[in-house]
Amino acid sequence: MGPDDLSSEDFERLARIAHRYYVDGRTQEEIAREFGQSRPKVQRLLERARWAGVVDIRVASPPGLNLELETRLRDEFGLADAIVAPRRDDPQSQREAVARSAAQFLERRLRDGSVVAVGHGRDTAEVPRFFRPRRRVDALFVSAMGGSPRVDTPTNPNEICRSLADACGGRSQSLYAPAYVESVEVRDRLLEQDAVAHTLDAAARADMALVGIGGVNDDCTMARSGCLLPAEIERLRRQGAVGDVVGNYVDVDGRLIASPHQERLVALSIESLHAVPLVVAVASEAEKPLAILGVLRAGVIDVLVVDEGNANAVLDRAGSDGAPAPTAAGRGPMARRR
Amino acid sequence: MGPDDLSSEDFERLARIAHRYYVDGRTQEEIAREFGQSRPKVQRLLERARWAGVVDIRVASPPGLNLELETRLRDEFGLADAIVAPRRDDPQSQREAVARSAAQFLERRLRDGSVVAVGHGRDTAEVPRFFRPRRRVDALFVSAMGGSPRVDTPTNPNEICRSLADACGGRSQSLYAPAYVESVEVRDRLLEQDAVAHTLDAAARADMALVGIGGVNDDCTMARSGCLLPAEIERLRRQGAVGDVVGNYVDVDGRLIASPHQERLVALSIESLHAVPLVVAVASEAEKPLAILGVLRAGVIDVLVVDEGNANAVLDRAGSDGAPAPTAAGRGPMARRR
DNA sequence: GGCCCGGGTGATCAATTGATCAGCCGCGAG
DNA sequence: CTCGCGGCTGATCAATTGATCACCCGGGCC
Repeated sequence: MGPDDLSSEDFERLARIAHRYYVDGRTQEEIAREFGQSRPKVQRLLERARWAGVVDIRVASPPGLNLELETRLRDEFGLADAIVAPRRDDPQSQREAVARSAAQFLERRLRDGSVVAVGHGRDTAEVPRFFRPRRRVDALFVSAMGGSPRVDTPTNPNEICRSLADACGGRSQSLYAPAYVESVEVRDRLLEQDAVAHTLDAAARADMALVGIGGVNDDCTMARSGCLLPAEIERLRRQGAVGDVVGNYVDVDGRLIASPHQERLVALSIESLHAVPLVVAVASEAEKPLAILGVLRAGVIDVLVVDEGNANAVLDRAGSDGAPAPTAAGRGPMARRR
Repeated sequence: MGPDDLSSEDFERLARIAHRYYVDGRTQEEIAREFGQSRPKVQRLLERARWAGVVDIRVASPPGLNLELETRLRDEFGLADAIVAPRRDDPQSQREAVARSAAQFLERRLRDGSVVAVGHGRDTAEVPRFFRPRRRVDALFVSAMGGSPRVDTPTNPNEICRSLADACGGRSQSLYAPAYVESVEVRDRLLEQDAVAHTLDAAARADMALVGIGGVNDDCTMARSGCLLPAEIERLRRQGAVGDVVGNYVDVDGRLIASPHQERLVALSIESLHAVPLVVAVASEAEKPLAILGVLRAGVIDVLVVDEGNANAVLDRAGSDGAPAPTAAGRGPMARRR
């Protein structure tokens, strides 16, 4: 695979042509004329030169940037984008680093008129602090999930929406409902309310979503905020749940856990989330790789913003079980996919 | 000029975009969409990334290949091509290495119907030994210069033509005249001869020329072959001559030495040589840098095949005196000239 | 010998890229 | 405040590049 299993004659020719192309900047046509070959042939030779490693294209990585890891994540899970935040020592700094990356991503993507559905969670809640667009953006942030019983928890979607809107001069739209209600009946009643229905509808039509990925251990956000009882979490675990997006729990293979609690959820459904063109998920904490893996496999995420540790852990996990996963190796630099 | 005088923010963005383009193989348009920029802007950013060294494209050089040196020669002297043969220890091996390179170049360029004007010299004479085209090529090799008094010297153009023709199954056309005759009158008489005129005419119309670069020291080919007397060489030196192509002597600035001997020369004139579309010059020995420099500056050479030592020496010489010479530095990888 | 297959070839077309240019913005001078 | 200038921006077009495809050639097989 290296340049070594070429005859030295071939090697010289490839090197010569590649040098002419990449260093001297000649066109393939000029080179073809020079070497008495057809242009397509020169193209093939250049391709071969890249493949054989005669040409080496490398991109400098600023310290703390994990571009390679990002590429692997994108390839492995078919993501539109993946952003790996620089490694930090303590969990809070790590969370902030991830949030900063997510905020910068948002800044790049937001346009006047953008509608963003927003989830909950500690990671997501940090995003507004780092969200500082250059100039005013008239975007609308819509709560995609009900809140916790402890009303003004800063990890509530409503709060996050408000902070985001404040930061960019846009507007926010709250969902006046708890995340989980007592029964299906109550939920259906709630969904009939104009205010609730209207907001969920707006969220479903969003251009973009910003969501957290929740875990299932005893101090996950759902538990801490009092949305779900420890017993309910326990039950979810027993059903194979590994994590959630906006309240929708999935198992490690990305299958939705159909369970009583699911019917009591007031939030964007997995299907509705799927319909949002650009779903950005934020995940940081240490115990999350399984949750992240499950949610990724559910196929609703377009962009993952994550810390380095989780990124590696998720890739390890994905590689060991499940599908063999088409690795990106062998695809040389500049090879187009298609 | 390095990646260091960019703000780390810019650096990150450039690295991110460059990575996406060069490693992941996305198109500029996809990247533009991703980063919310116009496509031309992405193009400019990529350009900047290359310029700043964020992207590093390097081409592996097989040992003994001096692609960098070749590029400098091309740039410095406006050559269509330059080939630097691998370094060899003893002069004869060195000469052979150069000849081999020249022969390979010929093989690449020769077509059925090609007409090649051929000069003389020890370097040129080695070329046929390495000239082994894959298959028969119906080319015509025409002597571009008269021979030496010692008739069958293998360094005579006629001999070289014959060997080349033999090697590829082509034809050769001899020039039946000495390189230098006694007087202008004799030369003019000779040029009236059909055989002579016809050959010189054919040489002038050649598609390609293969010539040596001669020096002016006492054992240069012209002297050894008896074409010129030591006294004549001495006189040329005094007139500033540093070397010759097919008998036309030039000074270090590339100016033709107008001298009595010039009128007694039976060979392609500098002007006729100039008219040949592709003039390939071969030069190897150790004392030749000045000769090569002078001939290059005469502007008749399109392709130079040379050993590493002479290549370096010529570039040193050219850099120190004469024009400041536009260096290729600063031109990053993949920058198109134009 | 005739036939078929795989790999390589160059003609051709579509996609991507590079270059140009008019317009716009911000800034400093007048 | 107005003007003019330099630099940046994205629309647009031309050049280059990548992909496809029909074809050909050589080698094994029948």
